[in-house]
Amino acid sequence: MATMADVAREAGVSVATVSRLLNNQEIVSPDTATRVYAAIEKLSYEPNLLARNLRRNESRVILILAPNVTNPYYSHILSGIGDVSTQIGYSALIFTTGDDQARVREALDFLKKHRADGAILMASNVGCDWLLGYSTQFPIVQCSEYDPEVEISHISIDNYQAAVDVMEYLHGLGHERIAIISSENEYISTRLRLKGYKDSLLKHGVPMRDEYVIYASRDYSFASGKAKAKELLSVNPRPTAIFCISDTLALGAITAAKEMGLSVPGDLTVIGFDDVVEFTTMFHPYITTVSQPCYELGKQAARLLYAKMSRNIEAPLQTILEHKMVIRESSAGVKTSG
Amino acid sequence: MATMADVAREAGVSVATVSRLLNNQEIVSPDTATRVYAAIEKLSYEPNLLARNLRRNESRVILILAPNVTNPYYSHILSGIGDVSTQIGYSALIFTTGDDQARVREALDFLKKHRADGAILMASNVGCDWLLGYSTQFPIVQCSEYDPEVEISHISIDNYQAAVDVMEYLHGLGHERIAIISSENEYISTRLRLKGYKDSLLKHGVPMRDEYVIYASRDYSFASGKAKAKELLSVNPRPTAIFCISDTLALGAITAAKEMGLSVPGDLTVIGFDDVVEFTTMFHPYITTVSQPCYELGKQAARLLYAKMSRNIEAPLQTILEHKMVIRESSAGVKTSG
DNA sequence: CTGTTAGCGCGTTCAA
DNA sequence: TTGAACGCGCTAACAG
Repeated sequence: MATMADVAREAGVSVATVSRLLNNQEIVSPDTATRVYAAIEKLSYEPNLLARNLRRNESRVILILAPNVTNPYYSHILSGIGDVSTQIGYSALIFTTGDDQARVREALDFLKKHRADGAILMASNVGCDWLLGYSTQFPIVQCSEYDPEVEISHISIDNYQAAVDVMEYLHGLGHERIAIISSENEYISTRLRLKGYKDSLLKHGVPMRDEYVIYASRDYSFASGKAKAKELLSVNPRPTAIFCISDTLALGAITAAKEMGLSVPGDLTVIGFDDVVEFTTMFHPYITTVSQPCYELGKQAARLLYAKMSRNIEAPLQTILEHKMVIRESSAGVKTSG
Repeated sequence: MATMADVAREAGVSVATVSRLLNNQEIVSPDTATRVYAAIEKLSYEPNLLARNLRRNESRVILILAPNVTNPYYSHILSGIGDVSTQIGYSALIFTTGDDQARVREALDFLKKHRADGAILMASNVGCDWLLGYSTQFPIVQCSEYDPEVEISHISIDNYQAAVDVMEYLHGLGHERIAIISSENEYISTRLRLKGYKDSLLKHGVPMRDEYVIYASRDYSFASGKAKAKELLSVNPRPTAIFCISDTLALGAITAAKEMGLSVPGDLTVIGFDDVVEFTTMFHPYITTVSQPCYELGKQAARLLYAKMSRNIEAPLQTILEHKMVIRESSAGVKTSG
């Protein structure tokens, strides 16, 4: 572990010269430069980031908070964040929080301890005002979920419009008995998708039935999607379409339908959300869903954070990325009932 | 951002006293202790890890190298590593390397730069002697993949035995025309599974047919599994069972069989490997497979690394975790041909 | 173009 | 039991 002083001694210069050569591209005479590089090579010197960071008062680390890392929805976002961060010279420190707000706080305290320079939060619940205590002091960006009442930079898709798109599509297919499997979580996306569902029904003059609105587990589990779909399919009259606010739920719904002897999309149309390839196109029927640009969300979140960390760049409060409905095999026109 | 000096001033003591109180449980008189704690509270002081780490010459970070973070096999391991590392007071810095050895080197140089204290490597190819240059200087652990010729601590399952188990099971079911979808990658696991396949055939006196051994893409892609399975199913005589060395490949094989009008397991038995829930039990037929304890592999890898980082603890060169065959729906006895 | 010097905030001798 | 003082390795003035 050679130190900068060693290199300086070896090259017969001062540490300042070595430092200058390595950091600022300030003018260093060509021949001293080569002497220094030779010394670096000879001693196989590597700068000690511990010291550099202390001196510069930065960690070059960005903190990523996600409920878990195994859900493909998150892992694809993480992938985008990771790629951009290494590209801009930062390391991504991933911290899994489950549903535990205390763990989020704990992780964010890394900012105070100078272990990280900024943070990207996923899965913030509505009502996260307490985050302001951090976001006013440190660069923070929220990805996918946020609270419209709380002024923290965030990036997401237009969840309301996406839900409306789904409903318009279903309406165009002739469906009127449309159910929704929402979730009991507190995400803004969940609220907006449900609102889009209700508003669309209203717009088309279709009365809303409470039995058609059902809430799955907060993490959109497959099992819960399946169970809730069975409940929906037992309602009389049975819905002809189920709008699931996540692909795993849709998968559960399709499985439920099959087990009840219903064919998808013959007897039932199922729509998903997110378009996580692992779930939507691995089996037939391929799922009709709303595609979220997860990887891109991650990339942009990292860029946004980078802008906030570099004080001179302006960072927008809200960034909306395009979603896209992807029509596949789990949806069809309503059967002219027999 | 109060500093330790601020706290000392506020409490009317020296920085040394504050430091002692925070780190060593050296004797500090009860009343000065309370005064210091009060000052810490009042100034909401948080120790600056940048400074502490420099002084202690450690980063409290462990480096995780994985090809990607979206493959559930890796993400479950990451999950285990992450849980243990936070538990032992370390942060997990995840670095995705794709298939690029250069990126691995680049990442490992973080050790030299003191950005990380140790590293866990996944997906090392056979022939990774060059790693010794790092492993002799720094604590390094390999997870799942390793090179038996290269002395670096590693953790994995017994891939050879697992393959033998699969073959014994298949043999017990009456299968003789058994094909294997291996991979063209350079992993020790791939080699051992193939060896287990061949040795079992030999043991049971079943002649090996080269047409029954086929190599999918290095990353076990679904598409490649499907394509390779179609090739296998066109061989005459057609195999009655396909042993796939990964669940995604098995998924591809099942899809291929369906598209060719073959039922699984009626006409064809398909066996997977890994038991990644996202793939094995989301659809029927649920896949018969070899279960790897991914989460546990990650946990143990982190513990092993911790042992190596704490110089006093002895760390074994090799740790083998239990695998388990899970019989589900994609396998059945061979049809008494008609 | 280059060297000298002063810290960054903390942990740790050594004295008191 | 406590304080003074040094230094971890590096960057950034400020001189020269």
